[in-house]
Amino acid sequence: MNAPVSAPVLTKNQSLVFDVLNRTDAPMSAYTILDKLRDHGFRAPLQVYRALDKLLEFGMVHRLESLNAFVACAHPESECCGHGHGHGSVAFAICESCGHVSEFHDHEVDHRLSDWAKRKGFKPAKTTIEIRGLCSACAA
Amino acid sequence: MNAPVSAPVLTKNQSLVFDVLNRTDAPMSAYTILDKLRDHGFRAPLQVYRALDKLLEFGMVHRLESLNAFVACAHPESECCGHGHGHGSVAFAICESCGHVSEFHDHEVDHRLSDWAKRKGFKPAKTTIEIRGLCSACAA
DNA sequence: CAATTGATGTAATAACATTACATATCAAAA
DNA sequence: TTTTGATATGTAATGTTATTACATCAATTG
Repeated sequence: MNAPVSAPVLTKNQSLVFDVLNRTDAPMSAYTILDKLRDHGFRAPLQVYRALDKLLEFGMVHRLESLNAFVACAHPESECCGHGHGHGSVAFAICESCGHVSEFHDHEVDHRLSDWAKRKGFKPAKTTIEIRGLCSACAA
Repeated sequence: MNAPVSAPVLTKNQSLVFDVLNRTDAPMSAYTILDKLRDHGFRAPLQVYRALDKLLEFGMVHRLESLNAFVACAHPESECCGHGHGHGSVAFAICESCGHVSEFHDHEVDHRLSDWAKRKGFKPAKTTIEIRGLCSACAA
């Protein structure tokens, strides 16, 4: 194991964006975040996107590709798998009714996908796994 | 086995859009398709999006969420698994260098994901699995 | 023939994201 | 301490992706 990747120091804008995401359970678009931060001086999308880029890089935030939206990482500390470095990818279950997102990890899924990649000589950089549907509450 | 889902009859616009996608290996954005079809009378994005909606519904085309782009389905006939009905989901490996997309299926991955869903009472509607990275040719 | 349904055409607008350029902040090197 | 370099920030403009709204057309069917 290398450097334990202690929590990075966030800049003002990064903190503001992260706090907004961290205070809600549902994913948020960059423009929604922007609107939430107008009172704090945000005027342009780029301020949000720049902060998000860093937070993604730090592994503190995930992008949901099928939604063009962002969520705070749900396993903030601890947890087994190195996340944010391309291996140990994360899966999401997204409720299309209430918007709730569950983040989970399945080692076997990872294994099968990286196995396929190895056989094909494909070098994975980032893996997206998103299940859209209805959460148990909304399905009832 | 139920009705063998014979190839649906496509309208003029649907055929045009499908042909464009089917003639190339790399994914294409809706606007790129639009440009390719200007000569055939296409003038507005909606003409493309409407055709794509149907083709997606027919399972003849896939949307790559991480790219906001579309590809023709790579296992056009035959193949074991019913595709396009939510189960038997498909995975994609997308080369970020050459744009090539490989479509594949892993039964075990499906199983693990639907298993997780079952345990959580989550009702999956559509599953997205996309690996971005470098294909064997580009990695060399 | 209405009436319904599905496909189409067109314009306008909404939603998401980036480029380009100017300025500011701060820590390390000279 | 001043310079330098790297990172962060502010702002405007633009580019890209997707949808809404409304009108028309064609085929089917009651």
